[in-house]
Amino acid sequence: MEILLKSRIKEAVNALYGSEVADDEIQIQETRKDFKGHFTLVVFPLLRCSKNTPEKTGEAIGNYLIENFSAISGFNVIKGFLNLEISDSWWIEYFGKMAAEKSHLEKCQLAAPETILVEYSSPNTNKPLHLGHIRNNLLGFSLFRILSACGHNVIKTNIVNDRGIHICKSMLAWQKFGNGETPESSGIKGDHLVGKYYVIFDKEYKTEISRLISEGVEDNEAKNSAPLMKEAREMLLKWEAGDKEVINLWKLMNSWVYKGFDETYLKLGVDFDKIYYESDTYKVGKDIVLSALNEKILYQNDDSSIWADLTSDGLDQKLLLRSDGTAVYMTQDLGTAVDRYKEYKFNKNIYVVGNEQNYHFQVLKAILKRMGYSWSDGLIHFSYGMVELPEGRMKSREGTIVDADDLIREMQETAKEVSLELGKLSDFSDEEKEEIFRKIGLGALKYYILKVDPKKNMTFNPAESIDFNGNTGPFIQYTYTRIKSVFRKAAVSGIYPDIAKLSEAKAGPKEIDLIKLLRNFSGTVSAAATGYTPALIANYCYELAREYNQFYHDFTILGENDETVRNFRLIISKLTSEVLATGMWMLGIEMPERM
RNA sequence: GGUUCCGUAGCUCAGUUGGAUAGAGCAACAGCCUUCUAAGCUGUGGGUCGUGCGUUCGAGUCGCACCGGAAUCACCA
Repeated sequence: MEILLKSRIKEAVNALYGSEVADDEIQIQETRKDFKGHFTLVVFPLLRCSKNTPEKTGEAIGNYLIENFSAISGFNVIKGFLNLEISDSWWIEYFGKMAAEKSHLEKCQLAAPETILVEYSSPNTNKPLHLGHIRNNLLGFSLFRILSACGHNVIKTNIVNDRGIHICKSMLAWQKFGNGETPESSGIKGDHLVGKYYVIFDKEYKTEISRLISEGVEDNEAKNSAPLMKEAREMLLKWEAGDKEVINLWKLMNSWVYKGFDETYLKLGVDFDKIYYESDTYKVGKDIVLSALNEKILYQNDDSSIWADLTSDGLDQKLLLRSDGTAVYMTQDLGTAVDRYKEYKFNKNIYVVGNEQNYHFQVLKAILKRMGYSWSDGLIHFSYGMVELPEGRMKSREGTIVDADDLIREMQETAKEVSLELGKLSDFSDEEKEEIFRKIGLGALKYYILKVDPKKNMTFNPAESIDFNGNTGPFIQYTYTRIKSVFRKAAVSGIYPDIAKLSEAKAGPKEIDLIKLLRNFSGTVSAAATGYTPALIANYCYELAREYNQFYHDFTILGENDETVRNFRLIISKLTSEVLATGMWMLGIEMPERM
C-alpha cells in the first residue's frame, strides 16, 4: 500500500508543483492511534517544492489524491501531517487477498541467497552449560531461523574447546579422586560429572597452595609449584605427544560430556549441521601461521615465539605461536576459519560470541586480511552482552552460576503448576499435558532472553522470568491458542471478505504483515552484525499479540451476532495467528495448540 | 591510559530510515467472567530520555565534549 501511495503522491507533487521528488523525500507511516486516518504523509520535506505552508501543501495534495485515486476516501491535515483515509472497499480487497495468500515465510525470500555459516554455543568440555550459553544458543539458533526464512543457505556450526590445560585438570582430578566413577555408575549426567571433577581439582589445588604458603613459599611460586598443577601440565604435554593412556581417558571423558551436551541441546531445541573440534583445527592454524611467517607477514622473536604486528591497524602485537611451538586460541581460530572457507566457500561467517571477545575478533579479521584472504570481510562477530543476576555477575566461586539443565527444568515445573491451577487442560492425557507444559516453560525462558537487544548486558531475574503475564512468551502463545480456539468453535465454512464495518478496523491490527518487518532487515546480515534482529521480532510479536487481545475484547463488546463483523474477525484472526506463528518460529519458540 | 559497548518510569525493557502528546510489562490502587480461553481487558498514579553544546522545520534517535557503568588490552579459552 505504501508503495502505491508513494507513486501517487509523487504524481501529485509533479502535477501540482511541477517538480520531481526522490523516493526518500516521501515519508509515509501508519497514522497514530489518536488521529483519524490510516496512513500519514509527512509533508515537511515537500515544502521545498510547494513553497507554501505545511497546512496548505497538505490540503493541496490531499485534494489531488481524493480526486485522482479511488482508494483514498478522505483526509485531514494537522500541522505538517497529512492523514489519509483508505476506503472500505480497498481494505476489503486487501485483507481478503492477504488471507488467501500463501505462508509468510514463502513471501519473504530474498533475491540473492548467500551461503552463511553461523557458529554458536562453543562450549568448553570441562563444565556444563549455564545461563550465558543459553543466551548464546538461543541467539544463534534464532539467527539461523531468520536467515533461513530470508532464503539463505545457512549452516549451523559449533566449535568445541576440547583441548588445553583446563581439560587436563578434570581428567587428573578424576584419576586421583574418582574411584572409577562414571555417568552410568553414579547416575550423574556426563557433563555435570566432569564439571564436578573440575571443581574438585580447583579445591584440592587451593588446599595445596595454602599449605605451601603456610610453609613459607611465596604466593606466585606456590601457584606454580603446587604438585597438582605440575601434574596437570605434564598431562598436557603427554596429550600433545599423543600418549595413549591420556588420549584414551580424554576420549572417554569427552564422550560423557558430549552425551550430556546433546541432552541439553535437545531440550533447548537447538542443533548443528557441522561440529568442529579445536583439537583438530589448531594444527591447521599452526601451518597457516608458519607459512605466513615464511612470507614475512609475521615475525619471530628471539625466544622463537611468533607474532603479528597489527599496530598499523590500531591494534597491538598479537602472539600466534608460543615459544615452545604450541598453539594459542587465536591460532586455532585462524585454522578454523580457513578450514571452513575451504569447505563451504561461505559469503558470511557469523560468530555468535560474547562481547568480552570483541577484541579477539577484530584481531582475527585483521590477521586474515593481512594473510591475503579476501573472504575475511565476510567474518561477522555477532557480539552479545553478558547475562547478570540481580545480585551481579555469575561467579562460580560463589556458586551463583545458573545451570542450564536446572533452569530448563524449573521453568517447565512452574509452567506445570500454573497450568494445573488454571485447570483448562482437563481433557488431555498426561503425556499431552507434559508436552504443553514443556512448550510453555521453554517459551517463557526463550522469549525472556530473546526480547532483549542482544548487544546489551541483561539482568536475569529468576522470579520475573517465570512470570507468564505481560510481555512474555506464554502471553503470545496464549493469544495464539485463543485464535485456534476461535477457529475450532466458529464452524467456519469459508471466509467471506464481505465487510461493511471496516471503520472499526482501527480497533485491531491494521497492517499485520511480517514481511514488512523482514524487509527492514534488507541486509539481514548487517542487521545480524549489529545484533538486533531477534529482539525486534520478539517485540513485534508482543505488540501484535497485545493488539489482537484488545481487538478480541472489543469485538466481544461489538456484538458477534453481526455476521460481517464476525467474518472480519475471522480474517484478522487468521492473519494474526500466521504472523505470530512465523515470528515465534524465527525465535525458535514452539506454539501449543491449546493451553 | 587505548579500544568497544551501555545509560529511557521505583524495577525489567521497547522505541523502525530523525516526525505529532516518549511506550509496554512488573510492582501499587480501582473496575470487568451468564457471551467463542480472565495466562486476558479497562482505568489511575509514575519521566529534566545521564549532563551540556551543536546540526534542522523537527532530536530519545545524528555530531562533539563531559559524567557514570561494563567489557577488553595474557605465552587463558
